Amino acid sequence: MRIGELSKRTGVAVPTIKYYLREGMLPPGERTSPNQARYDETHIHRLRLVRALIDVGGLPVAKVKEVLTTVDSPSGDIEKLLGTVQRAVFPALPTSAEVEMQAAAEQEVHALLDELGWYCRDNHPALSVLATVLVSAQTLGHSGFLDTVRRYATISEQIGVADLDYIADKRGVDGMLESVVVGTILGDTALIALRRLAQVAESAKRYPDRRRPDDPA
Amino acid sequence: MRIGELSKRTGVAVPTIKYYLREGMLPPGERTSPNQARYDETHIHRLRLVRALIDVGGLPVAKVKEVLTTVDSPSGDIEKLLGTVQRAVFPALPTSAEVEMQAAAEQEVHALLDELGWYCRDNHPALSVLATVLVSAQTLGHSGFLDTVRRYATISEQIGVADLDYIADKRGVDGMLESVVVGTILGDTALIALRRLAQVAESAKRYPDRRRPDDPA
DNA sequence: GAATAATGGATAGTAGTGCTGTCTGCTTTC
DNA sequence: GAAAGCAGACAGCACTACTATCCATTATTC
Repeated sequence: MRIGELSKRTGVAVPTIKYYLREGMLPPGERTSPNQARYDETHIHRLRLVRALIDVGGLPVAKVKEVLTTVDSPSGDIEKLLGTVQRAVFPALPTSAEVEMQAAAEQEVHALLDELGWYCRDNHPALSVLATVLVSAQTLGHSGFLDTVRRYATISEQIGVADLDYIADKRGVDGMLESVVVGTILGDTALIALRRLAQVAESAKRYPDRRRPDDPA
Repeated sequence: MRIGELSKRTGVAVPTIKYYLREGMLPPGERTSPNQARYDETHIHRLRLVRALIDVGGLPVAKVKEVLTTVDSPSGDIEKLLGTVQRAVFPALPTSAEVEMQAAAEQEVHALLDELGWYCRDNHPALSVLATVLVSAQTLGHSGFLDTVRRYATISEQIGVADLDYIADKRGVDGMLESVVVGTILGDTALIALRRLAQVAESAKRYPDRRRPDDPA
């Protein structure tokens, strides 16, 4: 098919497709003449993947590029891909200004991981992100938030199991690679949405009559 | 204190503070003369909150404004605040192009909520976001993702409980209001970070020798 | 009390992101 | 052979989140 049909079938404007081609997020079509190209179903799929990562996952274009480059690499190393995808979603850690607090918080995170028996490389970005969150909460006077994070951690264990199950189910390396991407990026959005719904449901359960918690009358 | 000290103590540049004042995210200081103002600890706190929402929570300035407006309103209605905060983090649902698939997915989400016995207003944004995620996964050929979402849902129930516990612990309406904000926004980031760490840990547990899943030799 | 620095307020400018529009010279289709 | 579509290059644009400059005051310091 030509670019017009690609556009119609995906709902992505032609100039946008050209932009993605320029950026290398979409492989070039097969040439039929010096200035004509033909696209196929793989382009449709890729385009949908790009849109999903941008629209649903909220990734910036640069991160999408990064992730797709890794997906396209011939390596079947799940851990490497997992690492790249994981790196892609953290917005270049803002590492809080207070270096001491940050270091202390990272110690706390390490301790938490040890408690749980979680293996983790020292420099995983999620580690410092989590530490930064704790520092933020602390400087805002919400030091009790650490306890909630502890509860989150034990709950997250189940999420990790579900995630790895989802990946392991797939046949073939290609399918697995994409499952890592889809599961991780779309999974984030799904989880956050479910958290919202769970909060509302739990809130309704606790305070049935639109009353606020400290007004039990 | 004057604006320079406010800047020094928070690490936020003076022009940025002025910008936040203009935008109404930071209340004006107390006037000491027609063109001088004095700031206090509440300004420091507010400024830290703003930076936390932007840097750690990843909220755009407009959303921060929305959230803070609600926090500042005298209403003690937790559900209303919860709603506003929840709305703030979803980037104006991109509602997938395929209207039919979207509707079908929303039906599935409704069914899931019924199964779980979750109360939810029909128009909660998280509902359509979740449906959009499912449509995306489906059009990418990952229809099996629905099962993972089901697992996420039961897990999310525990998250909701932890979240409401965190809020209920607070004394006074003001504290509760801020706890909703901090818990929800920083909580999102914390959860995602923990999910990453859990994935790595689970991956390491399953595939100890850096081998990929389909290569058990 | 004069020089220097900082402040509030207004306005303009800037860097980055994610497209979108326009043009030219082909190619395809009718 | 006329109209439409296409590839590729490049310019432009809307939006976001600041940042810089200016000016008339006010504060501080010597």
